[in-house]
Amino acid sequence: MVMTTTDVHGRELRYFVTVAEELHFTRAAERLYVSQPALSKQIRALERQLGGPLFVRDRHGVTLTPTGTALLPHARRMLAVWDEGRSAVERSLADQRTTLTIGMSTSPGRGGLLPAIRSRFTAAHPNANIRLRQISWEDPTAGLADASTDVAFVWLPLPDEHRYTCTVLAEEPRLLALPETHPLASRPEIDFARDLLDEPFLALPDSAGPLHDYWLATDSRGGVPPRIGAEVASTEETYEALVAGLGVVLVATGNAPLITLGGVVTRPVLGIEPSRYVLAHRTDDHRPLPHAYARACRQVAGSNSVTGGGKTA
Amino acid sequence: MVMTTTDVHGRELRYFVTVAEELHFTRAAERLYVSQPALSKQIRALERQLGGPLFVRDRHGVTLTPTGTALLPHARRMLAVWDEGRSAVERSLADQRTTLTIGMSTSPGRGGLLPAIRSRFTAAHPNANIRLRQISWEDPTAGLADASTDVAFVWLPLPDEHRYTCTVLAEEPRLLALPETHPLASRPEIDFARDLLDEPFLALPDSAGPLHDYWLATDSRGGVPPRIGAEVASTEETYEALVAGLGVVLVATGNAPLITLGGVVTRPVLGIEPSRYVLAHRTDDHRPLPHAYARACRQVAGSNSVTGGGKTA
DNA sequence: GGTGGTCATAACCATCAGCTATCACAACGG
DNA sequence: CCGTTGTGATAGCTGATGGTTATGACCACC
Repeated sequence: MVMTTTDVHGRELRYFVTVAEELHFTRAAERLYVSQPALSKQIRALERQLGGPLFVRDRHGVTLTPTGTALLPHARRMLAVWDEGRSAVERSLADQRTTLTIGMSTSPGRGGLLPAIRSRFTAAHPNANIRLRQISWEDPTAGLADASTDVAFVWLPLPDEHRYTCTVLAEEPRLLALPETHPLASRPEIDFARDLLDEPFLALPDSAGPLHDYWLATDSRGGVPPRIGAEVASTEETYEALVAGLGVVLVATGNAPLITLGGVVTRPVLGIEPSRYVLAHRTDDHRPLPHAYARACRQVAGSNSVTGGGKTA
Repeated sequence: MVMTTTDVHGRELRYFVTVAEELHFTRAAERLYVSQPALSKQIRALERQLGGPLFVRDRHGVTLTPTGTALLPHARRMLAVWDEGRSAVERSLADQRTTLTIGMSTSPGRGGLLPAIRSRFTAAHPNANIRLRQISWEDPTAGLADASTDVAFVWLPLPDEHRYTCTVLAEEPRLLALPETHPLASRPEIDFARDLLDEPFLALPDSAGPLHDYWLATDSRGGVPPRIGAEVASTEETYEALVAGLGVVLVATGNAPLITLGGVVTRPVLGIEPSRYVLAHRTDDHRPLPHAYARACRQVAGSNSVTGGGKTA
């Protein structure tokens, strides 16, 4: 069986429409900047593919057959749709050249961190636009993985970490957030291995990859599997789960203010690693805007006495 | 300067949409019945052409970039439009296989000629549909030239006569049609060269080709150019021009009843050739329906004692 | 630390779109 | 009546390209 291809090349339609407009192969060919034989061959190929003639070639000129007349508006529309598609892509690419999309897993906060970076960034790129996007914790890369963001404020560790270049903004101890009514709330500080192994925790979704285990401090549990009280994917969900008593959760020191609104308190925890908050961008992304933003970040981090250090991974 | 082609092949869009649906090159490739490298190459080519990536390839899968997301609906729509176009063509071709479109310059009339042909034709092709189309005299081939009709009742001579195969239905003397108030209306018969050389005539449009001169009987004028009283392109226009006194006109005997309605009379004319009314179809048209209709015509013409003869050119 | 799965790359082959040169044919003009 | 002009079609060639198989790099999972 002969597999007849049902596709069409845009070029064929363009040729067809031009011949239909000129009703003259030679003139159409020069309008199309191709030789007349090339045009003839293309039209014949299209006719062969469709199974019937589109034009009647006559001494006095060329005329459309009914079939050709039937096809013409569709061909025009198809070319128009393709033009729309191309300009949509063009707009999208232009947008990506001029605007920087910043993803964030949690609000950076930390007293003017974002404005400080922004002012340095806009000094280097005064015409660049900035777009901020809050990304669900389902995606630990905060949009970097699917290119929906250009740079992102995220927590280490990241999945596929070599794909991303990170600038550490803060290395902070992790605190325990818990309802103020919780028995442990009376302690001034808490020992992880002694007090928390049986405690139900709020956990990130599985899709968060290594972060899932990281915020459960699985490394510090000595093989004892954690109890999961609920799954949370945003700051708001975390707060609600805390006050509902579904579990306790580790938070970075810098994020504590976001969660200790009412009925929730935080306590220092002994025996777990501090957290590292970073600005990341894709390693294979060489566009100027993300790099400039990362550079601004390094400058701010280096001059920021509150954060642990300005080291760039 | 590099001339970057702005066209796209439908195949590329189909591939793109499939990958976007599967978010998996290998699965998409087998759905498309191509090898995975072929698919990868095509997508890369499309990305290169558009100037930016459409997908992010990741260990965990494939995701659309914002650009890809922007393109996707347009790609889908384009494929849909092409499907519409193809089915429009398909409908047109199917229509042409099952229905016979008959063009006519003037109503065939002549006492049941059309029904007689039709009954023989439908006997041979009971499922065929017949469509009658009145064609302006601008086109002396009554739609054969641009394939808008399959067979046509027309007058000889035709332009590009070798392109058409004709069956003579009637060879009739030409009469003069004129207003009953015209001085010549009192004559029982009229001599063309003696009485009509200075008379204004109704003429066919120039586009009618050889018919233009034929119905002015230019051959019988001995080089004297005809006077044109008006240009007419249909029976109705002719009648109106006659009663308006714009000129006189030659008509075939069989068409006289169409024109002698009120205030118009016909008279025999000496010294001009008779007219030949034929059923024509394109010589290069080998489809069964037109041939069957021509065959039916030959049978009717052969048994018709009124017409001159059933000869096939 | 294989093993299986992903997509990318390489090397090769067939097809095809483009070119130039030419043909077939009709119309026109001397 | 015969060359000239102008039409679209054809032939033969070349470079580009879409397809194949085989293989590579990389990661996840036993």
